[in-house]
Amino acid sequence: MGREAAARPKLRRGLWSPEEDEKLYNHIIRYGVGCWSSVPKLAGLERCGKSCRLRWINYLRPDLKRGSFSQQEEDLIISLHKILGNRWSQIASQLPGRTDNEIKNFWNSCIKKKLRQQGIDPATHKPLDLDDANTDEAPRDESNSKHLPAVSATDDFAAMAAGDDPLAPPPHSPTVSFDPLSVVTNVPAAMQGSSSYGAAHSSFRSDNLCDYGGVDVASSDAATYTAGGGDSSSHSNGTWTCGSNVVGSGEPSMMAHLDMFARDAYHQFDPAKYSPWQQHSFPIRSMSRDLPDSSCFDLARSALEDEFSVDFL
DNA sequence: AAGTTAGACAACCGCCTGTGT
DNA sequence: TACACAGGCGGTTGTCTAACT
Repeated sequence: MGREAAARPKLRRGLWSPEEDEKLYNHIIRYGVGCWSSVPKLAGLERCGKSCRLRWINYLRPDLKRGSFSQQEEDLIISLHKILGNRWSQIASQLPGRTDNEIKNFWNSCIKKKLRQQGIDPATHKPLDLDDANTDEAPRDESNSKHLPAVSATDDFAAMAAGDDPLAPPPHSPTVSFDPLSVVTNVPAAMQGSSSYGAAHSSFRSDNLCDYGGVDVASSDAATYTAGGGDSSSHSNGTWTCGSNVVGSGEPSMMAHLDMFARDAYHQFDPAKYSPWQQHSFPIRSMSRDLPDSSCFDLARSALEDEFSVDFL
């Protein structure tokens, strides 16, 4: 019995602990994504490779956009679903920072219900028949998904879905939601000391604040952070605010972390040092996710990349 | 205050496909 | 060609939490 157990180590299942996240994140940051089946062993995890892959893709990836879906995203998902059916991965490919799992969950928990309330069959995108309206989920003709016309991967689904001018910039283009912990840990060295970045909604300012579209990240000893978008916010008392909502007040450990992130981001960028699992140290699971209005964190990341000739992760 | 319910999200499962041997 | 393996995908289930009774 013991030998069997040794030959086939029991794999952990269920929710990931912060320690496991740390191990996986460190491993991927250091070695990159390679053979997932070897990752658990190399990273010291008692998980299967598939589980590691899922955890990375759906949660740890630095470019993930968390927080609630915007109305624009919701409309795009509905339009794309009309064209693609339940091809969540293809839909997700048109929404940067969103995962297929996230979109799938959003569809099943929110959009379906909304469409039904509007008298639209979420499966066919056609008006509900009275009969259909009484049935919870009319079994969908799988042809919607399986017999769809082949679409080139290079086609702009977003433009197709919206019926927009194909020459117009895709709706998802440069703006991505800001995850302070993610972006801060991805500030390239080249950005340090740059004087201004107003056009791209972000800047390193002369007053030692890094301004990301309303997010001021202090680099001085004073722990002042704001996230207020247009309507600004108070920060002299060391609170995170979004609009009129205080999101970080009364969380000393959180403020300590933010202080740590901010200083390090400005003075010595080290992506391996601080990473997303540190969010687990304070109650909220992720800044952007728990903010009532994540839109105030929008950041034109591509503009930053162009400016500094770098690629964010 | 305790129990119940519903919603949101995370994770797993099984199948399919591509690739190498 | 057959087989094994890894990765990807969509469906489903499990877990947590807030709202409600």
